[in-house]
Amino acid sequence: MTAPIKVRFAPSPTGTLHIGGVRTALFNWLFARHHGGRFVLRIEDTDVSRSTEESIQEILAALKWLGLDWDEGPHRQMQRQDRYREVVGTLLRENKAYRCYCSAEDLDAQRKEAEKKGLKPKYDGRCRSRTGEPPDGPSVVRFKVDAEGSISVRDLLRGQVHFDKKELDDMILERSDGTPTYNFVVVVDDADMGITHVIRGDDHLSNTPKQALLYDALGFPRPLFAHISMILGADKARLSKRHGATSTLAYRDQGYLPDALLNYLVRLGWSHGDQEIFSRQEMIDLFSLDSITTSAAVFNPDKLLWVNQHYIKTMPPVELARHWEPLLVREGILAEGHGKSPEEIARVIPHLNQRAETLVEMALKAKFYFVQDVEFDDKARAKFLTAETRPLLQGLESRLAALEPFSLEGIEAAFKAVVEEAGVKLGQLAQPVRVALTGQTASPGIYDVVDLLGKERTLRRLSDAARGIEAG
RNA sequence: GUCCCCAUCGUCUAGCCUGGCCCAGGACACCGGCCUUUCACGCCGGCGACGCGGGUUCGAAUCCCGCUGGGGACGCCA
Repeated sequence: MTAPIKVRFAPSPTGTLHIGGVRTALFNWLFARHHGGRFVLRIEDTDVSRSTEESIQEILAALKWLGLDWDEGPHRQMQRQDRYREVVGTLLRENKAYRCYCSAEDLDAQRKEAEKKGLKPKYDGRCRSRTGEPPDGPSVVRFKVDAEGSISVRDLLRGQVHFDKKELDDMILERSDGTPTYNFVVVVDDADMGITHVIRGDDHLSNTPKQALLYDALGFPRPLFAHISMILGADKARLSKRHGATSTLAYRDQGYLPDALLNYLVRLGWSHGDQEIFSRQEMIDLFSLDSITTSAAVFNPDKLLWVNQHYIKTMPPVELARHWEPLLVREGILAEGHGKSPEEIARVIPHLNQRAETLVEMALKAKFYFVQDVEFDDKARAKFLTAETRPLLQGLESRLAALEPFSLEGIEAAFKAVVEEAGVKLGQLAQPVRVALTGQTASPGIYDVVDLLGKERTLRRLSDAARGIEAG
């Protein structure tokens, strides 16, 4: 029996949840689920000026859409201020922290000065040894870090990592407005909440020694750390808005399936032999920190598309219809309150799911089926609905009019008969009919289109097309 | 600049820990071909990588060192 595992995902609500964050959440979630542990959601909202309620809601919505469910939280740090003050008080009393009266401007100047001299831009600790009456004016609380010796932290993926303490400086624990800072609250919270494993982005690796020192000073046991590599854009730069839509919900709106996004993301930095496709359960069963790579990964939209296509192809139609419906409505293909059941919507899916990489693309291709009147592509009409093809269209129309019952076999036979009679190839009939029925040159199999549309709509579109040719 | 991390096809990766089975395997993309009523799907084939230099060893993608390159951190952001 392994010790109970507890992990957390701790986003800051200062913007949308992007896919790098989602992967971090996913790895934590998988780790928890694999080990039967707990997954905690914590909102790191100590940057009061930049945190927004809107971001929080967006993050929750994104996690819900993805099905990354949490067992505890969401905790909000701004609701735990009393606790942070208490800990700061302890540190101050124990002389492990001190008040610093340097202004932000002073600090800025000091940093610039250091940089000019080619030194590491860090606080020089001048208030640490200040004596006498505390000056008036705002102050921050800093954590005392001895410059002597080194500190090493153990990373589950990289082994021991050593840092020279002189690289560190006396970090701020509490701002002049009384709010706590990240490096401090993360330690207090992870300790208070009993977090056993901290799985987070690589960008936090150099924060870890500072936090480790805090754990030690507070007498808290350190959790186990695993720093996963970052996701980069095609230009190898850190992923940002410049690389297109990075907001998670934007992927939903662009027609990606949650399973697909997760499947794509899990393969960025984690692998199980040559396997590319993983169901949620497989991910959970197979996930392990041992098979994570430590090098950064470039986000590849083409591969995401391929994974998405795979899920569109294989997901049961009725289930797919549930994800598809909102997009059909948004695209104006189905009216709001259309009253169609998932089953009805799902009827076209078997004919389209081999032909679309996203749900949006599939919606556009389903227009002919859902919309009342055909929308013609001008070039297609000019090329295929001509005086030469009109008799073919009419020939098919009369054959189909007489067809009873209106079966797939009968439809096919009608096409064959017209083709034979006119002495043309099937394609010479199928293309004009395709344009007449769908307005496009590309569609599902022509027999399927006729079958999907049904007798009445097929005949009407055929005769409308023939009439259109006359008029033109 | 200083410190830290990383380094296999264009991209994601397997292999590396426990050297030989690897003149390096899979996937995406790309290029051919087949299938075909269109578009797709599918199938078959092709292109394509161990960053460089030293070492250790009978033997190195695998171990060690250096270099180079990329990323990250150095905030009263997280």
